[in-house]
Amino acid sequence: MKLSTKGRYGLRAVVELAARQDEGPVSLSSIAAEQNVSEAYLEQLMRSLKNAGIVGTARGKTGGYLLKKKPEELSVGEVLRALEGSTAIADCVGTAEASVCENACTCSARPLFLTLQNRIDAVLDATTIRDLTEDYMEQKRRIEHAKSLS
Amino acid sequence: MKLSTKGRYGLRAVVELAARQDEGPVSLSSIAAEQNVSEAYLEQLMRSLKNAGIVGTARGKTGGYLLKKKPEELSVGEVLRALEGSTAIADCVGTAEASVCENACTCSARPLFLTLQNRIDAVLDATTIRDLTEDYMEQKRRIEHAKSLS
DNA sequence: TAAAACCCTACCGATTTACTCGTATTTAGT
DNA sequence: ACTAAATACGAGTAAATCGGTAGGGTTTTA
Repeated sequence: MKLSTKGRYGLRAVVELAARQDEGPVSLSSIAAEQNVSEAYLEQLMRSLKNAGIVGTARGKTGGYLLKKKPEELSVGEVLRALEGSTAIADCVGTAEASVCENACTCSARPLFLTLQNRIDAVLDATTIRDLTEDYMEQKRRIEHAKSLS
Repeated sequence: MKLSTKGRYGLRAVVELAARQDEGPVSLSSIAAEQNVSEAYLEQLMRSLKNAGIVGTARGKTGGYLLKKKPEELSVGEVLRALEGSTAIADCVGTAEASVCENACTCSARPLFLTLQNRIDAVLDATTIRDLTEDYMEQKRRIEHAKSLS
């Protein structure tokens, strides 16, 4: 049931973009440095986000990435689905009709999976990037404050 | 975020044991046949369940497995944790203190992961094996009924 | 026009998944 | 006592996935 690094890194990158929204395009290298992640790997994740229409890009010398949606209108679920492909806990409760297992109609666990999936999606779709960003910036401020005291 | 076959197969096996509780020890082969799963593989899963104290075993010729707990007192969460090791969505919100990532205190996603994990566990711990078993037997009856009509 | 960005595809080592196999042990019935 | 049927246990393994790297582009703009 674990989230992969794609989900974790990508989500944090989106939050960082949200936190730096008024800077104009944010370069890959600066995000990678802040998050302590390989630039080449993060670039792949940003591409997924771009293809999903979540981030936009500005090319050229002073280019970079920027959020295409308002943080308060972008749900965590949307971001994770773009990064991981799906948030489904089992194939038989995913959106893709293709991969329904043949035992579906007698599977004792399927009702469980369905309700579980619904609850998970409810949380993911109710939480927005703005929510995360606020927590993040709050935390950053606290750390800066603690440093200035020492 | 997907559940592995361990979780899925094992959970279904437990439900089957619950449904056949008054039969005495249920042999591995009969469970495997019903679930259409490899016997050797399922045996490993049963071992995990046994080590967790969820099922008991009777050895010898008429031996087999049986539920050690009442279905209404056995939560899905307990079963899944025995099978998968953990239901944690990320290492930093797992029970093991060991594997906390070093960025934990600045990670923008950690508050999300914590609430998400709580909600998931709430569902898993609130749902009992008895709940699943009832659905399962209901479904079985419907299928038998449909067959008898054709 | 060169530097700095984005774009794309292939590959790769390590780990995990999803099993299999062989052997040992236990026990009910004959 | 013997045997057939069942669990017990540990090792091994092929395939898939994860978590990246590498290195080639193309496009834009200071």
